[in-house]
Formats: sequence, structure tokens, C-alpha cells
Amino acid sequence: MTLEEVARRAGVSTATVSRVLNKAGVVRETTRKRVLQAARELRYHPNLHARTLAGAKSNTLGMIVSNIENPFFIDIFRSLESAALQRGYEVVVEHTDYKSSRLVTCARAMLGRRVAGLAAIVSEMEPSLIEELTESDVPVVFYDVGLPARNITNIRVRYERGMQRTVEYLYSMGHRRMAFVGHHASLGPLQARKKTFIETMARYSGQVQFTAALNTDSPAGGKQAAHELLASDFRPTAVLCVNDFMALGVIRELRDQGFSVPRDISVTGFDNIQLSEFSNPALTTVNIPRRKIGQMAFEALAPKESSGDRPREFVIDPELLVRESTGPPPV
Amino acid sequence: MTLEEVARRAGVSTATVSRVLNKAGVVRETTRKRVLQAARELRYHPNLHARTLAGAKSNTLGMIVSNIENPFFIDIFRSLESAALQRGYEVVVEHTDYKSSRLVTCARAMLGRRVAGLAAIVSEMEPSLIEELTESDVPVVFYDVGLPARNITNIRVRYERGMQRTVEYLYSMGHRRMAFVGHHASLGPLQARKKTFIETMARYSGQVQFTAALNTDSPAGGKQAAHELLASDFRPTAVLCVNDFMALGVIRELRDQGFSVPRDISVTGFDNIQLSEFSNPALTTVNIPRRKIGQMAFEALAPKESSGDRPREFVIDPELLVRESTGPPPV
DNA sequence: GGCCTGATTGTAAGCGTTTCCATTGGGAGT
DNA sequence: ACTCCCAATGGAAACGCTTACAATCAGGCC
Repeated sequence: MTLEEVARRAGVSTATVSRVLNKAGVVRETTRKRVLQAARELRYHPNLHARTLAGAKSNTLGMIVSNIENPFFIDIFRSLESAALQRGYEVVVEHTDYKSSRLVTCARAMLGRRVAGLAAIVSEMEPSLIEELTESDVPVVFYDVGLPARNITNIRVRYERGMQRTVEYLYSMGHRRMAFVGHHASLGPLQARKKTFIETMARYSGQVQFTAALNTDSPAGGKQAAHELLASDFRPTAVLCVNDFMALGVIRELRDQGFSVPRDISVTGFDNIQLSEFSNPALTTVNIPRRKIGQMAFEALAPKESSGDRPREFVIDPELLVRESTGPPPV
Repeated sequence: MTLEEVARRAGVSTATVSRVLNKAGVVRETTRKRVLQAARELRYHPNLHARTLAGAKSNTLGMIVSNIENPFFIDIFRSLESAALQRGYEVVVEHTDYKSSRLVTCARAMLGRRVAGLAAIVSEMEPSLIEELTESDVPVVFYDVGLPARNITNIRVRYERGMQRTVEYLYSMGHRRMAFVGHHASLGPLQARKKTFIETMARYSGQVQFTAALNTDSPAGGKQAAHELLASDFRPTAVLCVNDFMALGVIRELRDQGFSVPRDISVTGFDNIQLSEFSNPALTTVNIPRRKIGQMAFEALAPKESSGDRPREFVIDPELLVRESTGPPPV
């Protein structure tokens, strides 16, 4: 089942078979037919590795996400992929579970695969990796982490703004005791969120508590975090979650413990994943334009001759979306 | 950045470099160090394609799913992947959006990638593909579709049983008018589910209505389907959904239209995805052991010398899980 | 001192494609 | 009838790596 066998069967050279299969170069119609026929009969499937090894250019993009279970990442993937498909690229995903060691492994695998570009939509980071990627000269996009460089574009969301708007909104409604639920608090960007929350609250001189689920970005993690939160003697009137995915679990735990959301306790998320609308109550959250992020990421990776110097950094200002999970604190 | 350059820099042959990098064969400690050093300095990243082209055996498994947004598929992927990782395999995913044309493309891509095994967890199918895969001699696992063959293992869930149990349960509670919400009704397995529902209901001589969302397996699709359902003059007291993911949307629409679940209308899902527990009300559903399915799939794909003849078919009998979204019909 | 042995390392033949060049027939132009 | 040119094909060199197999070298033994 190699090119050569097909060639032999069709009575032509491998060069011709290759031309037929790649629709490149001219081939007489009759020979084309013969080759195609032979290929079909032999159940020939071109070896992708040989192909990319021989031809130089790769049209695969790589994408690495922290948590493939969180719809937030999938949404970005889908958006990036759909843009890529339209331009003849394909994209392969890998996920890290927020482990920076896996990030490094994945990134190396991508480089080994000779991807034409790499999107790292992750929260964890390994400083040496930045250097490694810069040297590699492969176009890279980071979301949330990393620094712009020769071949590195950054997309970042003004998380502080979203957080600030949320706190502001809750505060203006009368909330004074708020808690924050996150995960993997030790990771840079995630830690920054916690810090932002604390600083913002400090400005409002409200009481604050921080709780992080034990390394699980999931509804289950949110539920557990909420459980721990309620086990302490701090009684927040509002719980801000690092993302929607966890907020789903927080709401569940509150309900399980007999609290009504938002009557007794308000809950907010972050990301505005589709599910946030389908939650009951629908989640008040901060919108992060995942579709746009996916497109931006693609733009940054795709050669796109026309535009010479691509922007090296995109900044997104997220907006608060008030829905049903928040309201005034109980009197 | 090729093996040869590293070799030159380290003053050895490519064979030696290869040996060092693959930890295979013996190499004097001092040369090993020298090679590693050279590789690091040159920021050498082995070309994966060249590597798999040269060495024959592949340790990549391929997995194709219908809808990468539906947690059901992700769960199976994670389970399969974790089993694979433990045994030194890696697995790449692709998704089809329930399009059989994409299924074919993806499968061919996998074959081109020379995967060591392929898991097709999909609802769509292309008859010719079965033949193509059988000929290819690559170990294949199908879930829900396909027929056992020389190199093809099947995993199938007795969907009828789950459905029957659900109907039975609802009927015994007093429900007489039930509706079914699905998607992509034209696809084989999905159509079978609809049929199963109708047949089961026929046995109970209840009134029945079938509604399918327009090609969208998602909460949004479920919401839309529920909307259409309610627009008709059929008033079910229970809505059975083809899966949990859609049920989430159905519940939402019912609530939006002022119905209380389960007081006014009961809703059931299928799959028992994690989210079903976090729904409000928590979803009554039928458990499909995704973890186990992932493991089974891996077992079927991995060579595992010891066991000569692997079973060619796994059958799973799903169980009903009663939670909060169902109850007696309104009086 | 010659020879055998085992540890290291080098040589070179693939692996399956693509692609640059060269080659081969005709048919058109004169 | 004789160039010229173009369309259609074949030849063969990469692509970067793995892996027999060969070669080298330093001891150790007789």
C-alpha cells in the first residue's frame, strides 16, 4: 500500500501517481483514471508522515488548552478550527490539565509535528518554554500568559475590569461580604484573578474571603469549594466564581444546603459559556468573546501575506452580563 | 535543527545521537552528555514525521467523535486517553459534527497518520467506510454503529432497555402523554432511538409525539425543540430527551414558558453526564458508563499480547437514575 | 605478541512522498 | 521533411530519522 505499488499497478512512475493524487501538474485524463483506479483497488492511503516529510510546508496548526472539559476552551477551539478549515488548515488539540509539565511536553510534541503555528490557550506556564518557543520561530499565540516576542502574539483579557465591574455591581446592590471561588490558585493568571478580587474589594472596604477548590476546574470542584466556604464561619452574601463552569457547581451546593440563589446568596461566573444561560437560575457573568478570540488566534498564526506586521497583542475588555443569579442581599 | 547538525556539533554520528535521544542502545556517559548539550544548544526538536516514517510502529491511537461539545464524548475520550497514556500511547481526537462526510475524511486522515488503532464514537456512518476500515487491518472500535469484523470491535448500549425502563417508570407514575426530543433524526442510531421510543410507547398505548431539533445536539437545540413541541397542540406531561445535553435546554425552555419541572412536566435525559447532577432540577437520566466504555475501547485497540482473541462485541445494559426532574403528572 | 571479546560508535540502507529536471513523442509551423 | 515546442511522463535526489551491520579500540587471556 505505498505509492510505488500503486505506480506499478497503474504502469506509471511514482511521480505521476503523486501528481494525480495531489491534483498538481498535468496528467492525461486516461492515465489519471488508471491511477485512481489502481489506488482504489489497492486501498491506498497516502502516508501522512512521508508526505509532510517530503513536502516542506505544514498546514496544521496546534492548539493546547488547559482543560478540555471546560466548554470555554472548546468554544475557542471550535472558532479557531472553523477559521482554519476555511483557509485549508487543520488543527490538532492537546490538553494539559493545568500541569505545566504537560504544557512543555505538548508544546514539544507540536514542534516535533512541525505545526505551522501554535495557540496556547492555557493558564499554566513554564518560563523556559517561552524562550524555547521564541527560538523555534514558529508563530505562537498565547492567551492569558506569556509575553509578546518576535513570533509571539498575545491575547489578553482585562480580567481586572470584569472583576471590578462585577464587584461594583454587587456592591452597589448592597453586598458587603463576598467570597471568591477559584481553582489552581498557584498558577500565575489564576492567582492574579484572586489578587484582583482582593484588591478590588479592598478598595470598597468590604469583607472578603478566598476559597479555591483543590485543583479541579469543574462543577464538582465548584461544589466542593462552596462546601468548604460554607463550613467556615464567613457568611458571604455573594460568591464570585473564577469561571462559569465552577459557578454551576457552586450554585448546586448552595441549593443543596438550603440557600436560594439569588435570594440568600448571589453567584456570578466568568466567561459566559453557553451553559450559563441554561443554568437555573441563569448565571450573571462576564462575557469573554470566545468566538473572536479564536479568530484572532487564527489571524495571528496564519501567514496572511497582505498584512505585513501583525499586531503583537490583542486586549479584550470584557463586559458584565446581569442575569438571574444575582440580586440584592437578604435584609 | 536536524539530527545531523546535532551530530556534527557533538562530533559524533547521527546514529549515536539517535541512540542518545531514544535512550536506546549503549552510549558512553561522556558522549551522551556531549550530545545532549549539543541538542540543547541547537534547540533541536526531533521531527516526528521523520521519526515515525523511519521506525515502523506507531503508538498513536485515533479517536473520532460526533460532537466535541457534548461532554458525553469528552468523557469517553478522557477515559480512553488515560488508559492509553498509561501504556505509552498517545491519542488524537477529531470530530465530525455528525456529518458522515467528515467521518470519512477523519478516518482517512487517521489511516494516513498510521494510527495503531481507531475508535469511532459516532452516530453517523458511511457503509463504504466499514469496508475501507476492515481492509485496512487497523484495529477499530465502533460505538453505536458498525458491525463486528476481523479487526472491528463493537461497543453497543442497549438503548431500548434504557428507554423502556424510562417509559415504564414514567407510565407507572401516571404519565400517558409523552414526547421525545432528539436531533439528527435521519442518522441510523438516532433514528433507532426514536423508533424505540415510539414502539415502547405503543406497547403502553400512550399518546406520543416526536420532535427533533434541527441538527443541533446542544442545550440550544433542546431549547428549540421544546419550543416547537409546545407550539403544537400536543401537551405532554413528560418529555424524554435523547441525551442529557439536550435535556438541559428542554428544561430551560419549559421554565421560560412558565412550566415547572417536574410539577407540570417531567423531563428525562440519557447518558448521565456530570452536568446532569448540576442541573436544577437534577436530571433523571439513564446511566451510560462512559469511563468503562473508554477503557473497553482501549482494550480492544491495544495489542495486549496475553489475550489472544479479544471479544468482538461489548454490550452494555444501562440503568435508570431517578433524580429530581421527574415526578407524577399534574392532576 | 596475537587473538578474542565486549563496549562504543560509525556507515548506510531504507521509510513513502514530493518535486526538480530530463526525456519522449507528437503536432504545428515553414 | 525538418525544426521547435509543449504536453505527458519518468528518474532520482532530497526530507530527517531509525536501525541493522560493520568497524574500531582497549583490555584481558593464553
